[in-house]
Amino acid sequence: MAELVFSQSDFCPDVVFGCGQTFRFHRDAEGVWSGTAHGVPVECVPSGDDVVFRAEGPKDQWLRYTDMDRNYDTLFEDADDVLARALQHGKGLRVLRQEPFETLISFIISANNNIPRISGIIERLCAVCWPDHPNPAPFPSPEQIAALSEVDLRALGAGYRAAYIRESAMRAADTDFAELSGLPYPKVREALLAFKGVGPKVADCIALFGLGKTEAFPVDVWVRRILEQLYGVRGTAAEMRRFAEERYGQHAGIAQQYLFHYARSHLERGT
DNA sequence: GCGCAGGGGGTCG
DNA sequence: CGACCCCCTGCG
Repeated sequence: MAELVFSQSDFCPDVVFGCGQTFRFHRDAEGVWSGTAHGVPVECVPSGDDVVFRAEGPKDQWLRYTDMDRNYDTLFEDADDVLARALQHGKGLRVLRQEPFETLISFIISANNNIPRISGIIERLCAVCWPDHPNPAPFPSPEQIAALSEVDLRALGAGYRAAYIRESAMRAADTDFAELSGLPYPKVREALLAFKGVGPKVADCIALFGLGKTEAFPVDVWVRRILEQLYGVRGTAAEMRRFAEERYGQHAGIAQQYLFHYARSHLERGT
């Protein structure tokens, strides 16, 4: 059993698990977070200023998963005022290095959807693929999901995404994600866009959260609000990505998570 | 209290 | 550009 102790100023579970990068973690009344990753249960227990992260498996794997093997202090040393505020507000945020296939399916489900419903669909998806498995069931393999029919998937509440999930699972069964993650970001993005149900925004989420491409900058409604309201940047998603690339560089995606988290707690809707 | 628009971390045709 | 599953919220 690996047991890692982090300072909450480096890894704050409420922020890490609550900021929407993953949909499989739940918080109990005491503030304990639990979920799964790499096929095993994960538990995160706050204790004072620290947090204890527990899961079966090698320590290195979990240092990588939590992104605690990256130094965040030196990522944005020349941050502008907006980002500096977001960094301060999101202290303890980390961009998890999640598994590619889980990220692919999860973010296909996330499109035009809301978080409670996304979590529910994923939870039921895991449950049907792992009958008799004690909770929390691991995320299914591509083959397990491809074995489900579109009707099965609709019954989970996936709606019109059922066909996308099925087709993408079949394609994923023939995809070497380890090899893919070795390619440069533009190639990765292009490859991801070939999956059904994966458009520009979802492709960038998968590249960032699942394939370690920290320069990927997902432009969603919240990031759009930030760029419009706080930077005065208007235009297409592509123009906003270009702005982010110039402004934040190769870790634009990590900046995006801080901005996203900041936006959701500070900005008004409807612009 | 119920019932019905409105909208949600977009994508496809 | 408009439709799209489904759930949840807000108002009347």
